[in-house]
Amino acid sequence: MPHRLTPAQSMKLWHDVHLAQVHDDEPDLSVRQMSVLLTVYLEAPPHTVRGLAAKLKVTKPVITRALDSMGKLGLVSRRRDDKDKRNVLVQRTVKGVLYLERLGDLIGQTSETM
Amino acid sequence: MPHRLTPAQSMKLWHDVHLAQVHDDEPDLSVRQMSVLLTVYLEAPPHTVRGLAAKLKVTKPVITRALDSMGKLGLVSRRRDDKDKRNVLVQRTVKGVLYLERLGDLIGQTSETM
DNA sequence: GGAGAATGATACGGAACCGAAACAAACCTG
DNA sequence: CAGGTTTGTTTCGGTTCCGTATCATTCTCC
Repeated sequence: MPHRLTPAQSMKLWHDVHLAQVHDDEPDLSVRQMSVLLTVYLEAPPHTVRGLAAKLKVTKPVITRALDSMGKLGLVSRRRDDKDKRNVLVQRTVKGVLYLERLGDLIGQTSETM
Repeated sequence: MPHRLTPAQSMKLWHDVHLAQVHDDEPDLSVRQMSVLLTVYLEAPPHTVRGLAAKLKVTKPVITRALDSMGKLGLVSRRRDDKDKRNVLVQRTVKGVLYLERLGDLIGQTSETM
């Protein structure tokens, strides 16, 4: 990064991108869902329910529910761990990759207009 | 802005700030609530329910509910328009200013770490 | 002043989410 | 192999949010 965003630039960026999210047709993700999704896609696997809950400092049902709803949207998928069948491994999907690519582009594009 | 954020930088910024939002104690705002809040604070008044609904392209009850919930949190307040008593003018609050100052600082600070 | 338009709030039924607790399945350990 | 631990899901009661439709108040304009 060349230099730190000013508070005014930061708020305008936040505003414009959130507004774009409201305007598009896809359902809005909650802050927690977005955190789960980005963690899964940006950090190194494997990702388990327990690990995500610890990372976000939330309870496990929060992660289960987030995976349910984002799974319905096709943004992530689940697979049992063959090594330890108690674990669930959260997997990336093509749709999830595309979703986040679009988001990254949108943020970058918005940052340019400031 | 010196130059456009890359998609990778954008997603990392989004991730880190969302994670910080999940971690702190204040209740998370929905995407729509955040959009209303930032619109009220960044754009020129007056702000009416109808105007905000048009801006966000959502129905009026969405705005009414967002103002209800953020009003409970003290982030905005409402006042009847004396000139046209059908209108409700959305007002900024000290708490709202502080909330967004903290958000702007957080985003700026996070942008520095990339 | 009365009819219709405009504005914001409310009612309604349905869906999603919350935290806490209980639960089922798989593992571990003595 | 039996008891306890770990992991993820489900259940529970309660809250919030959704979109549509309706309502109450205020204004406009003839």
